[in-house]
Amino acid sequence: MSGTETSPPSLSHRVPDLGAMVLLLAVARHGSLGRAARDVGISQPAASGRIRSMERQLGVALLDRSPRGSRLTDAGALVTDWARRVVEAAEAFDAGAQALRDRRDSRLRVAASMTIAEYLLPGWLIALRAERPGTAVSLLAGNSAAVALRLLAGEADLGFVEGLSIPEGLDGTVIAHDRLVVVVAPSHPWARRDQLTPGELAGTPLILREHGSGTRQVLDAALAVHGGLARPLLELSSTTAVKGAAESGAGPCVLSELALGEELSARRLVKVRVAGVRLRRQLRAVWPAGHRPTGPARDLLALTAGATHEP
Amino acid sequence: MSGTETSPPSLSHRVPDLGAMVLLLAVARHGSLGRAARDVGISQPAASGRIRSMERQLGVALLDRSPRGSRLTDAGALVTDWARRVVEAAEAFDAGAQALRDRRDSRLRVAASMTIAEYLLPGWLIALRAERPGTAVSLLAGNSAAVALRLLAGEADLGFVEGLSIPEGLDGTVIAHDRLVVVVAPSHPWARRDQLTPGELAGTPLILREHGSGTRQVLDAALAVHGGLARPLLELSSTTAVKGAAESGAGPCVLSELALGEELSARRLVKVRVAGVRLRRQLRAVWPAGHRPTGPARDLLALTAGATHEP
DNA sequence: TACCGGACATAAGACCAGCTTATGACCTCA
DNA sequence: TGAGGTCATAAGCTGGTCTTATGTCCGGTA
Repeated sequence: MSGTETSPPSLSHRVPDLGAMVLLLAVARHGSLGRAARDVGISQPAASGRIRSMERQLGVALLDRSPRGSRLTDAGALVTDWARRVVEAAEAFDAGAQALRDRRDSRLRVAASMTIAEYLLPGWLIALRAERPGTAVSLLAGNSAAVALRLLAGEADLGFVEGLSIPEGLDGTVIAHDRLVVVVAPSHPWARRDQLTPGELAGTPLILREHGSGTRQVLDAALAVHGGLARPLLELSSTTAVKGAAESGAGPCVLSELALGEELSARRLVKVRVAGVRLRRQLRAVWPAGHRPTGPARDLLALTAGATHEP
Repeated sequence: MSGTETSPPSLSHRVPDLGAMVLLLAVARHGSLGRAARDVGISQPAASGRIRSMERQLGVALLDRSPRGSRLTDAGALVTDWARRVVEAAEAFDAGAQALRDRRDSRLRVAASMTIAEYLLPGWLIALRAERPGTAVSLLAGNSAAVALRLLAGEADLGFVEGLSIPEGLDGTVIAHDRLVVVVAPSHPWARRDQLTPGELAGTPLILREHGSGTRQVLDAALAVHGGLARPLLELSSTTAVKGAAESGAGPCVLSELALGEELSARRLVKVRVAGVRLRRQLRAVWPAGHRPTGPARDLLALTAGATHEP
């Protein structure tokens, strides 16, 4: 039984697949394997076997089966909660992917900056789908200039941008705020500092996105009065690359709070406060000047307005 | 090709499986299908086919293939970011599940309250695994009293509790703060209020967890001077049930900020501020009085200390 | 007491998706 | 021009998951 292990079982082998997790959520909801099976569109024996093999795989009993139905065990409740997070992430993936696909024949064409497309838009799309099922949405991601271009060319109905100003020719409204935070690896000296002075931040080479990103624009403006931003330590092309470099100890970086989830709670990165500097930027919905959104675009706008991240 | 569709394709059919997502992340990291294949332990043709079928499924080109390697397209970068969130959730699932399984022969036995076990612990375990690979952890979830019991009986090495006080016989340290927030469905009248008075909150029947939960303890204490908590509208047994009831418009509820992720950004629930009331609670690591943690328990404690959610 | 119905488990066979190995085509660099 | 890297294609195998058909258990009810 324990001597013929061959390959290092990878994540996807240690974790039940999405279908199994969806099924588990259905069982938790309905209190019965059979009903859950019908809910997800498979037969009762299939559901039974699937949960059973999940229990075998995890080495934990998930259900208390009785002739009157099945209830979660304590461990099962915990597993179900963790599974719910995976399924929610998958739903966001799905919502985003559908918007990327639709391109043609979509009733709502959205253009959004990378940060917004990455972190916020999938959630909005899920909400939109719940309220207005059947609204086909297409998504195009790019920087502020590209978003403006699309809108003015009539190739997009609604745009989302981050940064300090509204691009020429557009009207817009602030839908949320986003805080920028300074983060370092736990081993970095700043990790033990209570807070920094703005001058220190300005004087230290940072890991940054390349020029033209919304993040950098805000940082420049905020530190202008403190001597301006030092020459960057590294200029990378994606948020992920910036995080990676900072985690491996290359130096401090500044990122949107939206981009920092797991890294903070797992303490792979730690926040450093900066005294007296408001590193905050607006996220805006935008549209061609004078053409207030109507139809599906108005629906989406109504959903996003007020989704402010910090009042 | 399009006329024999039969069953409603469920989420798990619309979304690539975990293995494919992990592979995509590897391709993004390595810039080559072949290298990514080796990284995840499959053959190059398998990787090629897998990515290709993912592209077919999503209806989007993910890679720019060249004889010098493969780079993500713009859409591919977005898809990869969304996939990363799914994989991270799966890693948290895995870390938690392993701790549930290990039970015996584990070098570190943790007892934690539900909220902490659900939202925080998996992240800590991932961090611990990164720093001290091979530390087998076992997890037992229960309320504060159960945690105390385990610790005092010598059946757990380290505990985590939420609430106002440290259980009798234990020492502890505050490792984080957690804000409680009042949330309602977007259709609720409070959703349009700028803020509430404490008296209003105290006077309104709320959806709550059953008695004895940490949340309720804090709420009681905070509103004691404002006339005390009204009789609950509903008492439910899980955080999820509370969220569900609030979303369907049953009434306002009070939840840990940790439990509210997607619901807020998708605007299925909205926060309501309460003037002048500090709905905040401490999350503490605890251990038997006089027995400061050593070994693996000390390692985990070091990781969690400072993972404060809001300074 | 006997029966009925709901719930879960088991068994046997069909089916499909993904893997592997072997090979080919293409580009770049020395 | 040949070597070494890239990705794609083809053929065959394997394993997991589904379905249908049935068995077992329990609780309520006449």
